[in-house]
Amino acid sequence: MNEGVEWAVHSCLNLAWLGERAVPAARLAAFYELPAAYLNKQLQALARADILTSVSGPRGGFRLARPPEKVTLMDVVVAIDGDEPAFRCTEIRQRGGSGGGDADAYRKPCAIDAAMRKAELAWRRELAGQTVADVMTTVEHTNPGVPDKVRRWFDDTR
Amino acid sequence: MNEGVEWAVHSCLNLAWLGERAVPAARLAAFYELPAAYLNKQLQALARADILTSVSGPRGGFRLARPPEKVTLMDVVVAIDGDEPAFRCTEIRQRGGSGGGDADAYRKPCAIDAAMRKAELAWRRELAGQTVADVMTTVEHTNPGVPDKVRRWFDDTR
DNA sequence: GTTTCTCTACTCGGATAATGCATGTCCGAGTTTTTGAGG
DNA sequence: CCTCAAAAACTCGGACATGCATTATCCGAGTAGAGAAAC
Repeated sequence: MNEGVEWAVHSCLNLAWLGERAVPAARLAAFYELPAAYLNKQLQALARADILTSVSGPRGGFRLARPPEKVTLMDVVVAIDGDEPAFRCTEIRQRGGSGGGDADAYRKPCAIDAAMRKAELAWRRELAGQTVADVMTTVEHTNPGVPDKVRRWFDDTR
Repeated sequence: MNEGVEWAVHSCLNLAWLGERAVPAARLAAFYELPAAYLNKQLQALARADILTSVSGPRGGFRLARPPEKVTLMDVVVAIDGDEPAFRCTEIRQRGGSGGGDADAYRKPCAIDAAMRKAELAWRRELAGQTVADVMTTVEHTNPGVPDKVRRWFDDTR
């Protein structure tokens, strides 16, 4: 999976803690010492997926497009990694020695593809059940000082 | 995900239908018109994982190391793609502005990593619950002629 | 006819190139703020 | 002091290089089997 997914989710959490104001990509990148231009690329993808809204010019940046309860981890993963399944069936059963005879026997879906899709659906369901707000709650429970720490850092280096 | 996974599972099904005898990689590749040397590489990985046993020399090839009820799709995927998780947490929360203060605050696992791991565990559980024998049964139900067709093709082009 | 030895042909196995995608970087379009002059 | 305009600085946005993993390939080590010769 794309490494940018990790950066994107972390950035979403930070943006949620910072509230309404827009934060530039360079600032978000500096917080984790990440390559700024590349993180910008990922945030652009989140904006295209309507997870963030982007504001140009001075005092611009990115902000959450909707409350964190409405942003699932599935949304973020799809925005960064794309919605294509990890296992892509290329229908090799139709090629070579087995492919000649029954043309309509392949109307039924490939059983291997079905099994893989079933597993991937379970993965997607699990990701769709976890929102950014849920992750925020977990962090606030295990590390209560983090939200204030984030706010203070982004205020001090304004 | 690695495309070789698809080839590997199909080959496992065919080997199961063909019974005990060893089948060369070149023959299995010809059945789907796949690059022979590359499929050989994948089958080697399956052999290293004790899913197949390899036999050298004339009348050699690959055969299933154990009955198909004992081979899960998870085994095959791990053998080809490796057992590393799709989402790899690089602990960026410890870098940059947030990393300075509490060294032991990071004893607790990263919440994002936990959420991703939970989804991936569901995926793995689903794959581990499906065996090669299950997929065979599905195919025999939707396409009853396939097993005989496979056996005939591999016998004719001996 | 049986046994044994040699030779051949076939298969896996790992080492070796080529390609595609993820990673990383850069500069231009657009917009807001600022700032300065003029009224 | 207020208004207005122009310029400047800052931000996103997409186009442009680079590195590495997947894809693909090849040749050598080893082995089973066929075949011929000797008994």
